[in-house]
Amino acid sequence: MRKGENTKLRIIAQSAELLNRKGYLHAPVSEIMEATGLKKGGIYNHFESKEDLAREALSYAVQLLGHRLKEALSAEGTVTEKVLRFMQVSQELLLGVPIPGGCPVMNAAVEADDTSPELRELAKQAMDRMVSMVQRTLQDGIASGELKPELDTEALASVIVATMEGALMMSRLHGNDHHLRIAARHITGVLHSACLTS
Amino acid sequence: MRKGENTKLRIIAQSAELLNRKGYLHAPVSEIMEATGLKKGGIYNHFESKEDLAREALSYAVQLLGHRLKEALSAEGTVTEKVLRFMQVSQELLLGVPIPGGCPVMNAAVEADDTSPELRELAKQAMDRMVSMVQRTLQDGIASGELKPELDTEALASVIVATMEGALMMSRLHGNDHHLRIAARHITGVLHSACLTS
Amino acid sequence: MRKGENTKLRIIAQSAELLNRKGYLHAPVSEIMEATGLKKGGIYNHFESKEDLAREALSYAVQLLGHRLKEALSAEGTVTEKVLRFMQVSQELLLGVPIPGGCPVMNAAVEADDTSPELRELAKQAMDRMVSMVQRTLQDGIASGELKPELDTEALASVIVATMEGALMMSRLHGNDHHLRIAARHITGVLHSACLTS
Amino acid sequence: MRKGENTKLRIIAQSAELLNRKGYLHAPVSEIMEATGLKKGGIYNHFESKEDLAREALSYAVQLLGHRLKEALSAEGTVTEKVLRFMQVSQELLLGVPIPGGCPVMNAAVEADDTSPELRELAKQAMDRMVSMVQRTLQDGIASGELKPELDTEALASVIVATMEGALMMSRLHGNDHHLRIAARHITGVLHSACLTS
DNA sequence: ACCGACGGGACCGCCCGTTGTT
DNA sequence: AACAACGGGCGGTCCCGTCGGT
Repeated sequence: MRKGENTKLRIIAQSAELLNRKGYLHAPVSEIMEATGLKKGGIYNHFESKEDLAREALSYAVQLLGHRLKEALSAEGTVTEKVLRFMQVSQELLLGVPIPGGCPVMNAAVEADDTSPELRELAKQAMDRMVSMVQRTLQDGIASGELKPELDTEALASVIVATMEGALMMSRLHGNDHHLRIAARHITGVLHSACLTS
Repeated sequence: MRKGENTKLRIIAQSAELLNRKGYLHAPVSEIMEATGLKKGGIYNHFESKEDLAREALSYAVQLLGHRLKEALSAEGTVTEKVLRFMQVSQELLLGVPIPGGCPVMNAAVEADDTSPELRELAKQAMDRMVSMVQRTLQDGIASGELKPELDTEALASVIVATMEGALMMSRLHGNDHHLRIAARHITGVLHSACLTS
Repeated sequence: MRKGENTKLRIIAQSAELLNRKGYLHAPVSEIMEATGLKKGGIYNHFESKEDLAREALSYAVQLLGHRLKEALSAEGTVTEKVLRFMQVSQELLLGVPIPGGCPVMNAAVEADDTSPELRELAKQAMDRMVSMVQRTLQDGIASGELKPELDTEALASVIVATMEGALMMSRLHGNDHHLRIAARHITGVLHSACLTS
Repeated sequence: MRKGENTKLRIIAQSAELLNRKGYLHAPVSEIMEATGLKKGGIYNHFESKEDLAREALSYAVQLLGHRLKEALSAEGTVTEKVLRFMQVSQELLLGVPIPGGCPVMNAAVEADDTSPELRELAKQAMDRMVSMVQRTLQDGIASGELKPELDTEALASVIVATMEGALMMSRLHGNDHHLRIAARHITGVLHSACLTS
């Protein structure tokens, strides 16, 4: 890997935190300069525009989050445990792990709503992937006999993600994990009633 | 009411839509000028700063939304029906009613996260009011014998709002009400199982 | 006249000299700030863009030059004398009167050739007006019996202007009026041979 | 010739067209990079600065034009025919031959007027050479008995070049050769009356 | 109460030229 | 000899907020 490519990745990683907190479109380049230690010339060598960097930083943040979510879903345990760990990732997000500033997908979705179609599209695809990850886990649960076969996996996956995102926003507003814990408990209950053993 | 007070309210009302779409902190004053037909001097006579106007516009938008939600909850019907109408308000929001740009509470919460404590506080209080409204309705349902007495109304109200907000964000991202409809159906099911008759 | 309108005219007048010397498109706004004593905010209140100011400054410079040329052609004397005074205006231009930096029409024509169609169009129209002014004077000379009726006034007017512009450029390059004096003498001779008395 | 020297000449030749159109001082290095296919390092290895390249490109363009003019003046025919061919070179310039963007001497003269003494000096010398070329041709005409001995060759050469340059500028402004054709006809007439046979 | 005009500054993007590396 | 990478800074434009005038 060339030296420059390394620098580009470093810019993306160091910018992602800043942009996820201050806004992918609204954070000024001057702060990106501070965060990376580079001057404008050094930054614009790797990105065509600020929005180009914003896209890459969002993709990076989404990737970070995706890895955490995939870990949560792929570890040992029942489907209920897996989804519970999935919900707990949003509690990590509340604490700034793997990236401070909350859920990058929600941030980009709200910010880019009317202004930046490209960012919006990225957020949309990331959101779809999150739902699909949960849905596949639910389908696995049906296949393994843990969940009822008649379960509407697509709908439940949508509800799980929506609840998690909404509760995360509310918890960030309050500065504690109260709403997130409630949401996790609720989803746990829903899953229990979806089990064959129930 | 003085004439000047009237103008101030007109500025707020005409700015609220713009700010809810473009961002309460990021929409430039020039666009506020266009939306109101006033010049800068005419605006700054009524507000100390742009953020002052942003706060008032957010309060106005929250108030608009609150009225719609109160209507939904206070109309005739069972608690389940009331909460269902509550969820449908977010479908109206998707269409731009009573204000375009999505839920003002979520918008302000995401945007003001790190930058503006005042806006954040406003959003927090508005969010709490939304939860309280639902919670009171649920408590009324218990009092009327419609819902089980052991129901954790505070938790369920939190889940309802979280689901609605998350699903609205996802639906706005997709440009249709798919996720919102799923969320409404889910909440309906949850309420059914919370009824004494179930 | 409002105060602002006055300021706008002052900006144009004070910028015209600068732009005619440094280039209507290439002079930086910072130098316009210095020349006018205004800050950027004060300048951009009166002009939509730098090119907008450039157009107005060019029009102003062309107007200044046009007045001098009209004076030269409208004063007393024979057609030959009038045209000779017309040629002498370019000697004034060499000295910076009425505006330093040479002929604004030529400057704009050369500078805006490929880059700015609007400036080019302005220069074109100004050039046409210059030729027309001379042509009308020649036609008057025919009408008064001073010049031969068969004279191609349009062609001679074109030649007079072309010679003047070319000689001005050459004289500016040399820093003296040598080529301009030769050109004036040449045109004088041509006019003499176009007189009925010759 | 070394390989590096070859590259340098290639840069000059490929830049000359661009610089003659966009301005010898104002064309950005990025466009020179595009025109040559080289990166900045590859260019700055051969030139100390952008203005250094500008000087060389101007010299190159002037050389190209000089060759065309010398061809026109050295071909067979009477002095009148030679000068007419000289004038026709400016009609070629109008079409972009041997270089697009008009007369490089005029371009450099107008552009470098106040800003770049070196470029101005180059243009001045080139202009003098053009006049001298014509003057020598006229002197040859006197020596051969074609032109009147009392002819002021220096003055007529100056007029010929001035008319050509001015008419070229006017023709470029209009996008056709109207003024150039008039100028050529005029000079032809002047030369006829300078012939002994007239 | 509203507007016009202006200051002072931040914004992004591009500029030219140098350095280190290959 | 060519390029990738970067610094340091200027480019035009737009920003918010103030102040005098009406």
